[in-house]
Amino acid sequence: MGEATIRDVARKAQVSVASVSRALNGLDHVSEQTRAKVAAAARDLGYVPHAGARSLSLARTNAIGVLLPDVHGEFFSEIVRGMDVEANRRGYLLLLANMHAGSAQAKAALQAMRGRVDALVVMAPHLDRAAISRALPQASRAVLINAPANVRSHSNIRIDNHAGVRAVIKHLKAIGRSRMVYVGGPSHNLDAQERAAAFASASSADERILASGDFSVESGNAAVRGLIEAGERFDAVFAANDMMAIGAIQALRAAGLRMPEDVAVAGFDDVPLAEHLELTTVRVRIAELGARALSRLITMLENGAAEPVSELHSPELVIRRSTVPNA
Amino acid sequence: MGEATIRDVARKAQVSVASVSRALNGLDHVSEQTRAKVAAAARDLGYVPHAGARSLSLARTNAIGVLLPDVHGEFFSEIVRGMDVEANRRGYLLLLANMHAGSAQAKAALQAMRGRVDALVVMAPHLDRAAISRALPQASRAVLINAPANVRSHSNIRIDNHAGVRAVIKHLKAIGRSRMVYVGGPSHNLDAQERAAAFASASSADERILASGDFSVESGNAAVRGLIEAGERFDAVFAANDMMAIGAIQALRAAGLRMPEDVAVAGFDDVPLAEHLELTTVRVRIAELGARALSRLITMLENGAAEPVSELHSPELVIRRSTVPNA
DNA sequence: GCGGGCCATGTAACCGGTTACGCTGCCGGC
DNA sequence: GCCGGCAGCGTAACCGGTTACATGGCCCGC
Repeated sequence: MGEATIRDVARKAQVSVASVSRALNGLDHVSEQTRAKVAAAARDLGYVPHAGARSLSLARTNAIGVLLPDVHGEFFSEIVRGMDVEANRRGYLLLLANMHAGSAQAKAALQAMRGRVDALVVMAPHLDRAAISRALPQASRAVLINAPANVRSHSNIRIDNHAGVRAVIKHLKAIGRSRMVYVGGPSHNLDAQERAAAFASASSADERILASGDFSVESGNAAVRGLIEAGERFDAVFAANDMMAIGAIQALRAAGLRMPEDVAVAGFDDVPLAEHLELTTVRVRIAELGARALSRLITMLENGAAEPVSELHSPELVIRRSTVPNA
Repeated sequence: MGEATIRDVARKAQVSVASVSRALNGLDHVSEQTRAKVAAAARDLGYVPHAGARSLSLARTNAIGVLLPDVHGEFFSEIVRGMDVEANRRGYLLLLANMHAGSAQAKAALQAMRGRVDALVVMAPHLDRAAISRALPQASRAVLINAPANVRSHSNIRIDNHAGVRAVIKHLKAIGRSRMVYVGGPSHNLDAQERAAAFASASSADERILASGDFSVESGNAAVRGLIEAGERFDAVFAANDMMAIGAIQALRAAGLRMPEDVAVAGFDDVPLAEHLELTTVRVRIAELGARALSRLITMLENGAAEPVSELHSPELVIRRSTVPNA
């Protein structure tokens, strides 16, 4: 025995389905008496409108689809949290799908969303421009997050990695550091690529030492330990993310080097732990990025189409004791 | 101009909608010729089936609703990730909703899910038994996570906090510790309550010192610093979560105490950082908890109803150097 | 040669809502 | 007293799929 439908309510209240619909949705042209009868019948039957059917006839779902790659941990969680908050605030639900594998799965996920969502937020660092414009619906129904900068077909909200890196380098130079180690992230990661490129273009060959890791604490530790053991001299370490910076700090401490006096350390992301470790870093408000993407999308939906816009989120430099003693 | 519908495809392929449906769903009783015509027409029109309409007529959505409280960070993300992986594996989508405020919002979220999902995963530590059985659909369509143990109306998947705490205490005693500090979590948190109760029942008054924090690093640091300054003697610290354990370690280090020789430290949760800090802790596989909940739900859906089951997830003690020097 | 059965296909009802449109009855203005 | 307008309500079409049932053609066995 299934749940009650609007026709059951209509029968019980002795009115037509149209009146039930009007009454429950608070529309005009319904007498107070009818309204009351309907409300009573609905309550008695425990009637809950069938959102699926409603969407079908309204051609509107009040849901936003979110397509994410297989990101682990912090980033994934924060971005979803930000979207969730904003969705909740504006009365939308989030339909989540991950695409672990290649574009075949992405396509399947996209298809599964058809008719269940009003629009999409897609985070697809590994899809190229052609794939994106082929698979996605019109521009007004989708927003990309951290897609390659050259995508122009859809709105694209990105982190300004260049600005963040430049800010760190400027800060390190301002405090008199002249020989910086840069610990890069995994080369397949778009943010890692952008940060590395920014570092390369904002520093000169004689003031930098390049190392690389995979965004893990251990890889940061290993990279810096290796340089110390190799006898390299440097007065600053800039890791492409906070986790590697934490590893770097461990390595410095193990080698008996003082921070920041001997070596200043900076990271990128401002994970919650960075504050407790007093790590200078670049604050990327990931949740805000997600909230922003969703907000933009909903606004586009409600105000009708608009030109696709590429929006850069400028991160903020947070100076702490890992670079400035009395910060 | 909207997207193509099944009737458009039928018209273009010069067959009936029934044949299109059968062909695209790979059913029998369709000639190869028709199948090909339909496939061609669908491709030409860029036809994507309308999942919403499909669900309506099938009375099946292939989606699972997830209702979460306003949890921040790690826990939220891990549990969603675990569910997502499992959902993906079994061909389901996840519909996410948060209930920030009270039960009014929870009710609204539940209603919004009607007709869009086949079943629900509800994490509702603050809802009591009555509220749960009133608001939720039949038992076979919902699984709870970390609901109070006395809820019997629905399946309930919980972390076995008691077992985890007992394992830690047993371990600490086995390595000869006889005076333990317990740093409890915030009293409104269900896990904190259970862990505190377990600690109280598994230790005796003369071997424990109670302190409390709020699950943050800083609160763990403050609690232990306070005890040291007050001149308390102890040879072990057991924090109700890893974050506070990290704070405790900072405080011990600042006081010049050796770990584990002078004071052994243990936490709870096994956050990623615990491994790098070599912290003995209780591993709670949160993602696995989410995956398990989803898996159970889908199995119930597909095999028809079953008795509601309360499942306890036994966490695992992970011994590291914060308690055993050569671990 | 004829009837039964099966296969391919089409028609139309149905899922559970919304809503255009038509009808009735009442009111007020002339 | 008549008519236009509007409030209240109901009927039925529609959203875009699936599918029960009907139909017609063909093959086969007798």
